[in-house]
Amino acid sequence: MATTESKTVHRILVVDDESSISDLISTSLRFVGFDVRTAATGSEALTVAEEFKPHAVVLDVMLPDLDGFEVCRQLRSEGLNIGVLFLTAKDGMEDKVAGLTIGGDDYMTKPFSLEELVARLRALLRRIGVVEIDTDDEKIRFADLELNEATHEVHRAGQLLEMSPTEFQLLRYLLINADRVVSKSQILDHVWQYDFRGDAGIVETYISYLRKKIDMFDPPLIHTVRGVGYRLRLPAAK
Amino acid sequence: MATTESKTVHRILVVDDESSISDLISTSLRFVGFDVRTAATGSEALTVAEEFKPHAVVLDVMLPDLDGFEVCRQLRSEGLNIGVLFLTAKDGMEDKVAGLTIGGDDYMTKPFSLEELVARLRALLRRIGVVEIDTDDEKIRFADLELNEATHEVHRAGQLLEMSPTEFQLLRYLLINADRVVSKSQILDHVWQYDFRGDAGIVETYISYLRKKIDMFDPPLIHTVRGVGYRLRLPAAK
DNA sequence: TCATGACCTGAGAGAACGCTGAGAATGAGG
DNA sequence: CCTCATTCTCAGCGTTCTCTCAGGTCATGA
Repeated sequence: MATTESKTVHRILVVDDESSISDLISTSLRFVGFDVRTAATGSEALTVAEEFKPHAVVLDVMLPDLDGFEVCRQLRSEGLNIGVLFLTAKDGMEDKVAGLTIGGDDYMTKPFSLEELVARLRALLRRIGVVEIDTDDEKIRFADLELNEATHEVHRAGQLLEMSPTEFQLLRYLLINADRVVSKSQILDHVWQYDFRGDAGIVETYISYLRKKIDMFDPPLIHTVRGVGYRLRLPAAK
Repeated sequence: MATTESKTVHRILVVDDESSISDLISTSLRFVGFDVRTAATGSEALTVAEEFKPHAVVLDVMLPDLDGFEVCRQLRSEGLNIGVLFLTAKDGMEDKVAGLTIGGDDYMTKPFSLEELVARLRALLRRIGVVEIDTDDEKIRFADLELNEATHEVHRAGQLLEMSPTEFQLLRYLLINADRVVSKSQILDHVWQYDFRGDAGIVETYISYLRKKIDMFDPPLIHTVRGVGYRLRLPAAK
């Protein structure tokens, strides 16, 4: 906050009883510029929220005392315009959550990728009417390639391309870092779920998929930097 | 150029229980201008950190008492904005680390080259918002030679040159030490992995590769100092 | 000038790296 | 239960890179 940015820094409350998860999330959110507080229980969440007045809450459904829904209800009953992003294990509970997330809210099942969490949280803040931060006009462009975060559509040379979720996220990560080299492990950290234990070779496979779709056109945009990683760039432009 | 840090000297805490490793690292870091402290255990690290207030921590995942992740968590829980560079053996543990290093953090598998470590540490400090030393826009320049860390590109006289990973690192090392003589063993220590046991003749080979690429132009920049080492310099300046 | 050691560089073996196709495993939807 | 989309693993293959070696050149001191 030593910055001179005139924009609002958004306050996010992260509620999870597993400290490893809440650390992971809060670190990521701080890194991308949010003001973060954490709470480990439902009642702590309510106490902190009263004073911290968060714009949004990342809320685990499973808590030792109150459950996430109850916390959500009580937060709302105070008349605050708060967005809620529920976290839930992949155990069927997700259906229940789905039914309860009305309005601008959203939910994600664990494990998720941190990149995805940040993207959803931003979308949520946008929906509930908190003025969106800076660079997000929901579209990321590079050359004749355009990725729309809101609609999840990708165009190259004006043509719509079908993308699987993972392909989409990988492409988004490359676009965010356009012109910079990103290593395979960086990609793995940002695009894959945080508990992915497989081989980094998966990145190669997905790069291959992506190339088949977006680099069927000329010029190719995805370039390999051997021994280092990948880089999105225009060939002519220097 | 003897120009440098009139700026803040960054404090780095190195945590490793093998003294040979932590000596190696701390010597290198001091050499490039950091203020370094070391710790051999997790609890020692926490104690030292409290008083030393490092900007970043180089942290072995494997420690006799607490593991690296726990140390990281406790450092963070004190609300400090600390960057962490994890060190890990190449043993599968790397996957776990990968999953946990989000935000501005990073990790490296042992063995690594010291140059790589310094480069990553600088990138990390840059990312977590500690002001970078000498106006780094991630480019290192000398004469009409330019090396870009972000894109991994090298230009001489405006022309793009292809480099293999080792060539790139060697050139980076020469550039960082531009105008100074660096010995073959210094080069070996910094550019090659620290456990490289081969012949120093490899350096000659790679200098030869480099010359073929960057000294095809005039004037030649890489000069041999017989019996001592190599030096990057302009002919005018003696 | 010669001898000597230091350095240069081409050639090549082997390893590492990256790309891709095939297919198993998983899960959603009919 | 079947089908389809998607994720992920794996192995084959071509390419590039690393490193060693050996023969040649060059600088320096006797």
